[in-house]
Amino acid sequence: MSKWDPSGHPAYLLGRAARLFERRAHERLKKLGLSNAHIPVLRALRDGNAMSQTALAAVARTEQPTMAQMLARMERDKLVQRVPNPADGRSSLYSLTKSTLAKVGDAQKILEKGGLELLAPLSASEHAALTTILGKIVAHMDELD
Amino acid sequence: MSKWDPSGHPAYLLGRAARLFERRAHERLKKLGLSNAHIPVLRALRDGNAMSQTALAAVARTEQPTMAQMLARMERDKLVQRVPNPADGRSSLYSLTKSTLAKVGDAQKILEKGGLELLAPLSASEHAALTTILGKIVAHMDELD
DNA sequence: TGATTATGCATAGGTCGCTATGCAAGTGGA
DNA sequence: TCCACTTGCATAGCGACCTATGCATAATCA
Repeated sequence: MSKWDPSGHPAYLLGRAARLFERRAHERLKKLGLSNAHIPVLRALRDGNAMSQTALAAVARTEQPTMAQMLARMERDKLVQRVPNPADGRSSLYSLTKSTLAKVGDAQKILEKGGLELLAPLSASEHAALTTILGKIVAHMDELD
Repeated sequence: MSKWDPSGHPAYLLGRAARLFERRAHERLKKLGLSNAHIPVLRALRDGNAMSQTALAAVARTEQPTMAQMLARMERDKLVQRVPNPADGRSSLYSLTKSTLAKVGDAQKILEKGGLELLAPLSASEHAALTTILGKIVAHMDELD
């Protein structure tokens, strides 16, 4: 039983905490017509930049087809627009629509609120420890690839 | 920029660490014909127990339709079998097939290996801190619902 | 008993992640 | 120049998550 009870193990808690957190953010972003997955795109394009699909996939750390489909949905929903890349006939450059640009500030507030909520039960030293520890874990996992 | 650079924020690192970790486990479980999402079911049924869909959804902390579809796939792939619930004409009781029962040990080894990998870059005190902190976070998020 | 409510499950439809694959456009070397 | 290789994107198909909805069986209560 104890060997199979994962409820106290970091590997279990990590996934559970992440999912709980993401659900809350998702719920709030939905009211803006956005979702968690849009955030890396908003961040990359919030200054009016235009980027290719491949570049966006890289910053979002997803595979290209994942980004392709998401951009297609975002375009369908008028969150982004694309223009042909003048320097490369294969690619398009994506940018945020005006209405999306107008939402960026609200989205940021939602994320900040979520961040505060996440850290609310922690002391200052726990907050620092969490950052350090997760940083080490991410670095280690990246290294294993 | 710094305001929008999330790369050092726990909220970002949490999701990233979780995804990296799950990808590694997924990759290994795949070789057994299993996946991450199966694990709560394996755990619940590993002693030969039989449980209803609703009960399995509860232990896995997913919604009922999510569990319904996963059990359907697992049944299709002969990972589980179902029998009508003699005590309730609406429900079925699911149990692991023999071949799945035989995989449980290997699955556990994979999870243990993943758990060690996750903690590898941490000191003993960091390990303890992570458990404590994630526990607080999960408890807090649960409370917010 | 009969009507209402609650419960267990199935299904539809949507997002988002992945792998595998293929095409079209760009690039480099012979 | 032409062929091979690389790169950007599209598409197909699957898993796993969600909400909304509907149906059939239980359970409850007037």
